[in-house]
Amino acid sequence: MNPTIKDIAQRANVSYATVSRALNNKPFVKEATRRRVLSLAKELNYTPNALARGLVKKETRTLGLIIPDITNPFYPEVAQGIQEGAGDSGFSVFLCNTNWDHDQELHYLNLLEEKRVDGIILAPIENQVDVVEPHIRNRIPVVYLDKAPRKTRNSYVMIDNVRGGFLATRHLIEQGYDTIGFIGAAEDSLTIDDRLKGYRMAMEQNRLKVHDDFVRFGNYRQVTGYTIIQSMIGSGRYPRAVFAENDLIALGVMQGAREAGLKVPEDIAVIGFDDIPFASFPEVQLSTIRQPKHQMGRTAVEIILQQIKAGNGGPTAASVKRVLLEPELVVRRSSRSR
Amino acid sequence: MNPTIKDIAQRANVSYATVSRALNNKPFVKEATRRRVLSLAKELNYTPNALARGLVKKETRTLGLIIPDITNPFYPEVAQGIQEGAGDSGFSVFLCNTNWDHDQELHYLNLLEEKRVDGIILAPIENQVDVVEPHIRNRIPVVYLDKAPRKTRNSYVMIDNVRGGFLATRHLIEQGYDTIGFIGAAEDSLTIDDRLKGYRMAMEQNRLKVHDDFVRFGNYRQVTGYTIIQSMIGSGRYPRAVFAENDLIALGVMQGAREAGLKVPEDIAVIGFDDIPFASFPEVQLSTIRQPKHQMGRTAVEIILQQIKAGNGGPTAASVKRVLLEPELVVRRSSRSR
DNA sequence: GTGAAAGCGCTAACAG
DNA sequence: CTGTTAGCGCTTTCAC
Repeated sequence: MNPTIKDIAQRANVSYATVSRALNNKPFVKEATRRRVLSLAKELNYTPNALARGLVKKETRTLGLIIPDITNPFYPEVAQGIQEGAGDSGFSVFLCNTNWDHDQELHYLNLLEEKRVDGIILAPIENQVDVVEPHIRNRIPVVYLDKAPRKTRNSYVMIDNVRGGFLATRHLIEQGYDTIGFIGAAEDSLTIDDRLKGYRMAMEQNRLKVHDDFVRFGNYRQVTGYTIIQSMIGSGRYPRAVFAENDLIALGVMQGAREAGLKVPEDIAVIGFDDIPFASFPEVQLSTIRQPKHQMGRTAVEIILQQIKAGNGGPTAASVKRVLLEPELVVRRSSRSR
Repeated sequence: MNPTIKDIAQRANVSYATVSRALNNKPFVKEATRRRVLSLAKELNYTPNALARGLVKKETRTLGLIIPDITNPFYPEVAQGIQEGAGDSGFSVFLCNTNWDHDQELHYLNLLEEKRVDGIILAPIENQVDVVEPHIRNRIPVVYLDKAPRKTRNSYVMIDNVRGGFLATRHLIEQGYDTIGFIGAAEDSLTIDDRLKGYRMAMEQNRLKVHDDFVRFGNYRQVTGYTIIQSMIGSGRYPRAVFAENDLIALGVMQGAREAGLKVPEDIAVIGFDDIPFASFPEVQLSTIRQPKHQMGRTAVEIILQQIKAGNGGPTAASVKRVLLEPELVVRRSSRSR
């Protein structure tokens, strides 16, 4: 059995309240007593019980992080930023992976609540309509990451997706491409809506026509880009350039195009979104819109910690923070016309 | 404040023990009472307190997972397997990322102990000498993943690294290469020791000389392969083929070689280890030794759950399981001589 | 400085 | 079937 403060107290001939004080560096403990307790604790191999402590203090110094897909290279970098930021403030992080499954998302939301985490950082699966918020019972502060329900009352950090979509498309236009396609994940996605909006804005500004055939949707994985571009090419009509909603899809597009005998960027240009590590690999050289992933994570932590400190669980006018990070255009070979 | 079973009990006019029974689907509760309790619970938005429950039951149905680097594409896939396996048995997973920092590793080990997780799956940083085991106080079952201290008393799951190193090297030899280099991470690594052993075995069996200059070490990241190969090339003497200890390093080698004007595989062949998703990307086509990452994760969970069920915390002859998974040679363009 | 005692929210005997 | 009671290990008043 694990030793408890009572075991220490007994051996130290003090009450266990004193042991608690000594262990927690509280004032009003004689230095000698403190030392005795500390050495005894070490000797007995004492490890405090976070459950018991959490129960009485009503805080666990733990954050929950829910992400949809840990194998998408975008998230690990964000998660790293979060863990670092949390660690700096003595918080640890419960990482939950939903695998794009909405039930899983709900399940984890619930679980984190049961575990009484002090705050939740949620990178939600798509949801225009907010199915999540009713489940967050306003007891635990939540900050959305990467995307957020359209009119949420909670805090969020994400990239300016309209701007990102605009930058990507304008860049392709400036390179001289005039038929530009868009390939995204789920059609009802907030993120994609915005990126698409940016795309349309840029097209419109330059009086370019958006061909509905060239605006297509699938899921978040590489295979989406691969199949869609191949079907376009197979049909004989395909755009001269493609703006893919994320780098994984963009890589799929490159792969599909190349297998169909097209050259990138000579026959078809491609730009992605995220700037995952492999986009910069010399034989990939994928142009993209960079997201400050690490910073996104750290910002999310800052916000949530602030909200935790403010107490009062649910979002209040004072504590809610909405942060839009700036996207950055990164031009590589996949979209350079010369 | 969160409602508790007492709040429910009061409203339902039963004792709170009855509420507990009803909520936990224990027998001997009148169906009507149970229904009343359940509906009240929903109405009050009751969420059980896992801390309180854990405190009395002395189990948290939570696993801890410690990995060195979440941004290395190898780990997310393993982690996914673990989460799935755990989820199937109603366990959740605390994912901790040490960032190759030994102090972090110790810190998390401690933290997980404080949180009273039921078991720990540990993909340790390198350590010949076992600095970790003294910290695992034999109260919580541990299973090592990916690598394990040489003569640990605990369970582990990993790949047969000697075999993997052998397969990789033999393949290069069969392709006709005779000067073959090895680039690995930390020199005192168990994993690398074994892969290197396999490499030496294959070389020896074929009466090939191992040039010490061609056996070099760095860290686990891409940059290692990049710098080492460039320095070799710069010095004028470099091997005709390289066996890199992991895919990331191998990618660095490809990159470095290409930037130095060499063609892969025509001028220099490369094979990696792991089979991360990007190894199969058409413009990468990296040959490699595949690790069954998902299965590795699931196996680790199976073992740990078994050990948890067996109780008795520390490793016992009966519960300890050592599993060596089979590596698989995957030949792609980067190592094909014709 | 230190001890005694209450209580965090829940489970698990033990009675009835 | 249900209530009573005793903790789980810890923090936190309130006395002394």
